[in-house]
Amino acid sequence: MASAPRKRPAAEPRAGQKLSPRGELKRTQILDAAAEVLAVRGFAGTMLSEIAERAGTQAGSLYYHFASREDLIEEVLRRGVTLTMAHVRAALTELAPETSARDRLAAAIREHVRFQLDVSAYARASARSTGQVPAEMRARINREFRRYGVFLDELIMEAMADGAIDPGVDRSALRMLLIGAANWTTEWFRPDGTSNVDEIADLLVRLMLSGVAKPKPGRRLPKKSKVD
Amino acid sequence: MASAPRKRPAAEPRAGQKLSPRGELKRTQILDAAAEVLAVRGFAGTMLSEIAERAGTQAGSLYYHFASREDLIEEVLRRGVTLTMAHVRAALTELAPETSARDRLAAAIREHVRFQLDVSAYARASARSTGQVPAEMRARINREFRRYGVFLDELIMEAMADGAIDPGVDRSALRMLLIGAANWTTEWFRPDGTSNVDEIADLLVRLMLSGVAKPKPGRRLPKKSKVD
DNA sequence: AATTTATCCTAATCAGGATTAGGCTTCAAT
DNA sequence: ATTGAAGCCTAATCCTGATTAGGATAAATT
Repeated sequence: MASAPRKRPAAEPRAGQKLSPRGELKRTQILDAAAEVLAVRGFAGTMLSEIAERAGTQAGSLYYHFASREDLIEEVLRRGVTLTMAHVRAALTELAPETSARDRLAAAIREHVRFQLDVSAYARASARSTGQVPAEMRARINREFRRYGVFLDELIMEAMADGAIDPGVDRSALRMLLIGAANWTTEWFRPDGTSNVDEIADLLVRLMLSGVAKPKPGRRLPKKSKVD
Repeated sequence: MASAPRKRPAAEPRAGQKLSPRGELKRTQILDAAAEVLAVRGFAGTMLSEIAERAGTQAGSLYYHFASREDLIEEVLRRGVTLTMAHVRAALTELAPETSARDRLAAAIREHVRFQLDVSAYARASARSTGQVPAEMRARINREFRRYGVFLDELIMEAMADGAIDPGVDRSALRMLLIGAANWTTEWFRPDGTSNVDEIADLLVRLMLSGVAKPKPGRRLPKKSKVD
């Protein structure tokens, strides 16, 4: 009986450096493939067979790297949030240190949208699929979300303290509306030339900060994005 | 062989008045139940068994009223859009005829959010589930969406013509960001006392029209909602 | 009352996709 | 050149949930 105890518990690569000793490569390919499928099909429509195909392997083989479909998906979604936060954070550190709270918030919004639309299938995946996920997984992922929420909340608070945002508004609602508008872009954005990422990002920034009321002649509007 | 040709093609009640001759009632109960399940579970998680349970019937029995799971769901989602548009439209007709374009748009936004959050599970269902639906169904539902989009677009155009909105902004992107923020509320809104519908609605209106910049002393902000 | 028709139920059947079993290949180290 | 773990494949198996078959039951009609 009992053949070899094959199949590791599908643990993530330790925090350490033991990155791709061989098959970690495929593991990554699988994650990437899953992110793309999730971004397009949503949690429901995502089939292991399609992920496997894109990763150049077989549905059954996925189980060597992940304990279950849910595990795989969870990791993708979690990464989506983590990566987004990391990206935005990194972008902010590159700003001149004297950058105003208002401009920092603006940059954050822009980078969030950009990252999602232009760069990362993981980000798109979690924007689109997180809502459809079973309760327990949802709860676990929410931890990451909350972390990102706190991060944004701080930016908003600083902008308030700085006089850029009316301190009277409900920070939480504001943040959620913002995130909503941003995440929803994945539903309608056309990667072909029809839509323009920067335009969308800038518009969202403008909505948050000055609104789209017809500009009073004297008042400067936030201009074209230029972060790096 | 061939027993009776039972089972109607699950047609909708004709345009006429033949409304609930008996079982149209249950049909409605089923739709209502489906709307609630969809609003919470999303397209993927929605099981006929749960719908049936809520409607006080059996999964198999649903097929007397609908040709398939997809048909049922499609009708719910379609209704979500239709009803929302109808509600918003109705609210606008009740405004004083001299109401400004700006205020009309504001009212529309408020009523959209309100209807979705406070009133209609159908609206919530289509806000949450439309994104996850198979391509063909999607295409059919999109027709309704486009109709609503045009409707909103007109409001925005009028507000532009009226000088309330900067004519320079991309109407389409603006509308999508708006709809996104609104629809996404279904992901985070807490029906318990934690969240406040009116506050959210007003905040979104404000975002669209004046932004959340700290108010210049002289400038009036849109005030508490009061449509009817 | 008898017959028809509309509604609905129960217990299968079916289908499709996740999961698992067990074995085959590398390849690095001995 | 062997050997053993790592990495992967194929072909079942399993499960779940949609769908269907074949009646009940109830209301309406004659």
